[in-house]
Amino acid sequence: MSMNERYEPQSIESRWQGRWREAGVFQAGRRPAAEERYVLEMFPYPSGAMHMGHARVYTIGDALARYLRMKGFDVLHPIGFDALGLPAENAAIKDGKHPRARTEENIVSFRAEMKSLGYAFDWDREIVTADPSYYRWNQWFFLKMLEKGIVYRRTGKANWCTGCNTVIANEQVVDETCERCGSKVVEKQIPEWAFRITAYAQDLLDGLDGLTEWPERVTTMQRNWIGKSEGAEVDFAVAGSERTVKVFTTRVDTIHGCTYVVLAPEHPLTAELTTPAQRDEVRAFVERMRKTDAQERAGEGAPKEGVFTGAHAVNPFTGEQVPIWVANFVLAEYGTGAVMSVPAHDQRDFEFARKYGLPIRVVIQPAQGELLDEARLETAFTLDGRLVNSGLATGLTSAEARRRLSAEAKERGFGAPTVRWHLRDWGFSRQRYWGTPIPIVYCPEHGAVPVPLDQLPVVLPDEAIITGTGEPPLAKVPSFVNTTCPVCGKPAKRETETMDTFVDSSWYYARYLSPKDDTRPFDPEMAKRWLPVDVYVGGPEHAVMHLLYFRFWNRVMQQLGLVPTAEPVKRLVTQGIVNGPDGRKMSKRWGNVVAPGPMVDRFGADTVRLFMLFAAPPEKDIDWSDEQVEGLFRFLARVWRIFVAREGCFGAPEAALVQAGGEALELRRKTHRTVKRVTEGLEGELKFNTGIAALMELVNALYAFDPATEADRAAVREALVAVAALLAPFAPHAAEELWHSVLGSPAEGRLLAEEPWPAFDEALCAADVVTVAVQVNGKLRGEVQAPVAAGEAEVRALAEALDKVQAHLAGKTLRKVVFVPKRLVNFVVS
RNA sequence: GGGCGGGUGGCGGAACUGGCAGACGCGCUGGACUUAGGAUCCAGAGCCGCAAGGCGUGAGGGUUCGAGCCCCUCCCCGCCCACCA
Repeated sequence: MSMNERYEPQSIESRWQGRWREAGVFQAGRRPAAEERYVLEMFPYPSGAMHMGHARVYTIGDALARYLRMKGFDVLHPIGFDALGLPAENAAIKDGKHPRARTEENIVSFRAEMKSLGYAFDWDREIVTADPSYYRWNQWFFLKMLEKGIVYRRTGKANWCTGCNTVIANEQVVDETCERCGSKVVEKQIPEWAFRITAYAQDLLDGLDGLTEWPERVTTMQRNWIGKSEGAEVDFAVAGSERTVKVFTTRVDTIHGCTYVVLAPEHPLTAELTTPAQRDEVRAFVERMRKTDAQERAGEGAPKEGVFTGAHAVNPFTGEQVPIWVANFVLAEYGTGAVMSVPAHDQRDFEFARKYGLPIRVVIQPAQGELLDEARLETAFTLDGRLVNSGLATGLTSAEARRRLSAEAKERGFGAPTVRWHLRDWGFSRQRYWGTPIPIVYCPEHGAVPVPLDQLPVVLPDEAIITGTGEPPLAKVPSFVNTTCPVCGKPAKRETETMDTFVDSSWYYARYLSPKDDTRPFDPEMAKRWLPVDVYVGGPEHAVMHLLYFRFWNRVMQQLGLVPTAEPVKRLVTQGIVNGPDGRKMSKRWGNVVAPGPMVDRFGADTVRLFMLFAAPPEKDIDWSDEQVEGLFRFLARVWRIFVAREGCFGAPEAALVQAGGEALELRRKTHRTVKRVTEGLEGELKFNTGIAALMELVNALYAFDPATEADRAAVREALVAVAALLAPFAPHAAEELWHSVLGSPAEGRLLAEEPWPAFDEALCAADVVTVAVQVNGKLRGEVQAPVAAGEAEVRALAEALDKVQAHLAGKTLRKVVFVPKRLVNFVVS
């Protein structure tokens, strides 16, 4: 095949995309005998057109998937669409278009763009969560989990988004505002469905230790989010009353230093305990706190404020009476809504005590150093130490005391060791239309009745009136609402709430295993082969929501006997953001949005892909740069031209390689070293950028080498074939074209995408001559070429012969010579 | 306040376990080829200096023959969490 003179991606890319598709190269399961690899990128939420962030994730995953296929694995690399959810519905409210129509349109455009970027997806496995064939299994899981008590109905305080008019999860609330729409979030008493994720808290926490291939910052965030805190609950009797105030503390060892107790303003006992004399003051304070928003009132910057209730609590360990206060810094939602204050050993309590003149008593002394003295205390001593002034516990270490005192509280019936969690159950019902209907029927006689499994799916009707206000839109669709009770057959009404979108994304990776199965969510036999996912690529913004929920869900699926392991994903790769050319987040507001489509039209998919991979390692943010992109286009064109220029080498026989010497041998070394470097960049830490840099160097070396002999030509051919093959994961279209041009008819009918990944010869990678740095007193004074095996004497002789070295050694006394084989020789003089 | 990352030329970024700092690319400069060059190929370049040489990885100190890398003190930037008892 004779090559086109110029690199014109537009003329080759769609052709190869067609060839891959026809050959079914990217179908999983084609190599049943081979070891399997599952590469997954977070599926997109098609709320608009595809953007650069998407292009980056899929390019990273695709490079890996393509590489693994060439390494001989049977690779599963699927794609689908996370189609249900609030953004699509909100957009519908804005412009009146039905969410289904909008979503379908967006999916069509996503598919086209993804195909034009040449991603090696197994399109036969595509899923769309808005299809009843998908969400019926959400309903199936709901019913299974209801049966097992993992799903339950609760009434409680919920986060109500005033913009979306629905309940949203704790994780979706950021600074009192909705993470999705930015509107204010208020608390509302509301009945809702919830997943008992807290029952898995310990297991989810323990599981993190095994996730050694996850970025530490993600596991740390999950650890914090789960927020285990071990301590004790202790009951303080209220003096002159039947009531007790239960406090939670992680520092029960300091309890003998408790000099007051503080309630949250919302604490149920606040009003009751307040003495008549204090009533007006307390009531005014509580009222004022209720009116100030939570951030302002309890944010860290807020001043600590409180009032005395007039009541006293009895420390059960000492019998001592201490005053009960109400203060803004105690949170009703955390712990028991009441704390015992130990000003000597808690900074917050210390500041409060100082402000209101409450006593401070030291009960812990540091293990080493100066003893603390109440009168001179500048700040609380919050570390562990040894107990003093603590009755029978005096002399114990903090750790011993915590164990001893909480056990004692339990024995004597006024407390117990306790564990508190930050993690809350996952309330997942939404008063919205565009979600999975919750398969429950309300019967006047039988109450909430689960829809029988064989009646699934409960299909989402098309004709809902979506207003975004008031009650759930489904409640206004009589044909949906009115049904019969599965138990008694009498008229009944359907649940009109829908499920949170995070339900859809909690198990989709498993649905890809048998996406068309209509008898079960997926085939457990396939799960045994393919799960857990080997590599999962996506944005770090999902660290505590999606990535926690799906770990929870996978555990439930394991208990149901559907998947083999507790953890869904072995290795997590979190990729950085693609910013605008100005370094700011791409946004219409800044007018710095660059869309992938037009860039593919202009430069071709290969250039766009190469840019994504070359700009920085995957986890770093990158700025879009037209100049850099053009540079990568030039690189591909330069690769193209060297192939054209060396067409004469295409037929050189491999047998001639053994005769390669001199520069030809150097080229061969460069080739093999490049294969090694690119391979290493794809294994372990993903360093596509340095791998591509290595390829660029090899191309530069090809330009610098003018072949004269048959052996020279053979060395050039070897390098050209390597360049094409190494380019395959990154710029797959150009790679195919170049590879076929070199190989000609023997490669007819074959595809580089399925060819074995090139091997390298270690012997050729190793250098025979090395450059050794020559230093005098640690300063570089020259360098010498020496055989790899050269010993100290030989290298030293070469080094001493250098003029500059002589100059610096002259007149000095040689103290010592440091010799590092293959690296340097250092003369230490004085 | 806590946790996790970072700070290297004009820019993006390289640098294995302490061993030639600045690979590769962008931008820049010069040359060749050209009617032309914003194409291409070749060459140059950390900074100061004509040179010899000196100085250089956020700041300051230390260990070492030798530090971007290790230790100490500190500054700055990003992300996440945050009166969590």
